[in-house]
Amino acid sequence: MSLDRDEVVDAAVRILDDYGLGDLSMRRVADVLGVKAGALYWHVANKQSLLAAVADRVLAELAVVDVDAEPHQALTGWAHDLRRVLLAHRDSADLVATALASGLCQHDPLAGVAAVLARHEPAERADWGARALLHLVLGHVAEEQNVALFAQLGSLDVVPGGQDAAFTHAVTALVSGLLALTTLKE
Amino acid sequence: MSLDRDEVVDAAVRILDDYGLGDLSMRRVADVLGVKAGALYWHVANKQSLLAAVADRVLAELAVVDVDAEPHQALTGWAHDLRRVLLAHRDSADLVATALASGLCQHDPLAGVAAVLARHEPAERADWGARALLHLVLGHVAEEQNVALFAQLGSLDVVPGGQDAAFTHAVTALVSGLLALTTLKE
DNA sequence: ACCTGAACACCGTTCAAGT
DNA sequence: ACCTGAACACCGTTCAAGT
Repeated sequence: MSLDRDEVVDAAVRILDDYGLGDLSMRRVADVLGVKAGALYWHVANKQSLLAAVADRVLAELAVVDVDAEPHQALTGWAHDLRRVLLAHRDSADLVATALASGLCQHDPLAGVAAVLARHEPAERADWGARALLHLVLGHVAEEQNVALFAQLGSLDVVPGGQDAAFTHAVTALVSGLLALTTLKE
Repeated sequence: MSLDRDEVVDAAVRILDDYGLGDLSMRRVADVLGVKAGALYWHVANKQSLLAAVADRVLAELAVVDVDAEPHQALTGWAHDLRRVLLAHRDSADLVATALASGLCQHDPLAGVAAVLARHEPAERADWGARALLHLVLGHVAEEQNVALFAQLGSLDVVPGGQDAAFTHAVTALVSGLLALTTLKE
């Protein structure tokens, strides 16, 4: 039985979860699969697209957004859900951020929230708002995960965790501001 | 005349600006300085702390925040200034984000904005708000720079640039939301 | 079709030895 | 004090050759 693209991505996700992005090398993925590194390139174009596939796996865990829900609840709910999914996979915020920018991801995590905002303002502004929320969440979780990383490496003497209140405050502020600007415009 | 720590950082900044973070290796820095890679470790503990020093150079270009200015103007002004500084150095958003999390930076870019907010709410909430704004800016500029990176690598057919309106909208929304929440509390 | 072996051009870091 | 030479243990990627 030969290898499969999904198995390659599976192995990559496992390494990410267990050892972090720094240990996610092509050679390590190959080792886990009992194969030589060169073999991976039959199933995957390069490391960059493998990482995009990993990011897609993470984003696939997102709950679907109810477009007809109350906007404030829909937006804050999505932000919290995104943070939950990211915190479930080590170093995933940096990974997802670069993967999304690479244009190699299948998933578009913005679609749902942009649709919610688009019910109250022009599509372009809705997109801006959705991306702002995405950036805030990615930036926030990236800091959480990087602090955890450096704390584990011993180069930092800060106790990670306990960012729930800070995150909630940040998201509440941005969502309130976004919705306030829409009602002004419509 | 022997090497100097500042010269090492200078060379690193130059490589970052001209070739990007992917080409910023210890060996490359050494080459630019006409020295062998091992020599750098006399002036710098490791690559991580060199990157932190580079991040400090970038952050040093920030204008000082007028704590007594009108809050909305002070916060949005700082956000735009931070974006200006980041866009002046290739790939700097990712660099600064991880360097700040590493705890090896001298600079604390939050101090000014946190002080502004602290005039209207408790210190902890002011810190949350300042960090939210920092994360939004870092996330936004990171996307801009990563898209530019992948576009240059040919793996993306999107034209970079033209994000001023999106950024302004995002910052305005967050700052409005943050200040609205403070007045509710005080 | 799918994988190995082996190479190419790189990394960060250490450290004896030189001056 | 400051640097070289040389090594160690890695990288991503390619590609002839095997099956």
